[in-house]
Amino acid sequence: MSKEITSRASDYSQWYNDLVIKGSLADYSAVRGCMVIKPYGYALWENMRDVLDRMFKETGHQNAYFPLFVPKSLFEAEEKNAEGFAKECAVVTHYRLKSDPDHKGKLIVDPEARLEEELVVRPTSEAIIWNTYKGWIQSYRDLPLLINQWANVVRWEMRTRLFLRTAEFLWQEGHTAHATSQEAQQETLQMLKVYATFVEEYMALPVIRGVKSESERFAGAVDTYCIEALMQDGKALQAGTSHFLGQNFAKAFDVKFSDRDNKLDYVWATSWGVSTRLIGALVMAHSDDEGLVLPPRIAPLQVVIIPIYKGAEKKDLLDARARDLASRLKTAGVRVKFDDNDNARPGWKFAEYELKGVPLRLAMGLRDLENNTAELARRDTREKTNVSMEGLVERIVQLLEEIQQNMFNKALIFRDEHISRADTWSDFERLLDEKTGFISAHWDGTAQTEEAIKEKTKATIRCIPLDNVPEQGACILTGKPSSQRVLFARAY
RNA sequence: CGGGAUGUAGCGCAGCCCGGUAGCGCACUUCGUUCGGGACGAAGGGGUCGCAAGUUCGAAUCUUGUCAUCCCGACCA
Repeated sequence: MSKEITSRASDYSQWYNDLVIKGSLADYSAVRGCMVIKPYGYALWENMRDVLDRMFKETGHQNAYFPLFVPKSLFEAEEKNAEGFAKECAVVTHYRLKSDPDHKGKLIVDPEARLEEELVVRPTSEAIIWNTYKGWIQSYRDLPLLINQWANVVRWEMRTRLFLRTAEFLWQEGHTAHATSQEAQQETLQMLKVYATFVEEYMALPVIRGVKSESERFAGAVDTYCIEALMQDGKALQAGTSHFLGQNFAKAFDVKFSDRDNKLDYVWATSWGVSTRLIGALVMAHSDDEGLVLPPRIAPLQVVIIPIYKGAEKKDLLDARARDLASRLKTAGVRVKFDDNDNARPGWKFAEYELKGVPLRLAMGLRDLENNTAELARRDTREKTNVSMEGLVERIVQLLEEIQQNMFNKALIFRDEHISRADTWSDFERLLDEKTGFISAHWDGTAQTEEAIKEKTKATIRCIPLDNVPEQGACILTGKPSSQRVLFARAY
């Protein structure tokens, strides 16, 4: 009908775009590569943000806000980091427009108003933050410094996709300073764990925790840890990263502290972030050909109640019962909507809320009024059951949890079925093409081999899993000795 | 950034080749009948045809430029 969705089988990319646009998560904008996040999509982000923000605060972090602009001289201070981002930086060069003398009503950049020093629009905030930390840290008593910021960043991407890769996106970036290397490394792993917990328990998406190979490492980091998730098309998606920065930024920005013995040393740093890209992961991991499927814990709307009536007959009774149920659900902490919009037929509403991924739908008609029942439909399994109004609130609360669990289990089974071991190159290529997903294989540890594999297959090393067991073997490509398997996949 | 495609009412499209002042379906408004899986009838409203130049008596239609989106590639923590 009016909101037909492309099926996953016919065109996975188009299916994804259809869900994002027709599910009202986002819209294209007049700016290349930038999207508008619509209220429904933003509500989803707000729910994710609120949970994460609570988790950050529980682990001792405070929020702050740093500027959007970074003077170029600061930006280039940490060389590796600067080089890594240089190609995708937006740069502010002027601070004024003026009327175009040749075209009435048009504006031109005022050539007189060139900035003495160009400003880089932050692709990430290490530079401006470490420049600031220099003034905040003198002694070990100022450490650890545990700060997070919710912000937008800009990376001038050549090819963009809604939520997955846009020129501007929303994220949080944690930036911490510590007195010892060990403490900073603990922080790095702690935040990785926070991310894994959030993604698994709230987004119902199983992740693999691991460490990146050198070529996939964050520019300026000593170690980059990540959580990797698997999408329904068998491609991997990096869902979050946490970096141990060593003393790289402290040295670049001269951030020293006096220890207990009054000896000066550079501080140890971490940074970590997740972005609106998580919404893309959520969509691609759980949804089906009917639309979005959202996990109850972060769904903007958990239950929708749809009345079914004939004329005005007993409509008041029906409304009263629905409103009463809605109010009791709200009291129980459930995000519920009673959709008594008279413009749409029930069938239309059913399809609409399925498209939007609302976990539970409750239909109540005159029959139900007589029988003291309602029709309950699950979005995840598309099961419909007739239920009694007795104890319905408790049943719904319990069912929402069940849906959350079911979604995670389903994704977990899919993910585990898509981790394959390959011991020969032909198996490696075949599994990658035919089975897709993660391929666990030996690698000789060199960037050259990694690059060669990428060129041949488009697969990259997603991570070296943290729970890896050492195992002697031969590199899948070169046959050179290897001490452990790593996970390869084609990725977003 | 290279190759291909698209842009006409909120959405989906026709009209363009062959220039003559814009149409269809859905949605929207009003009224009535309806309502357990995307209702039906009647009467209405809504578009400087992505934007800008140019050709022409006249441009949605032809030419050039530009912007955005999609697909493929290159690129990408």
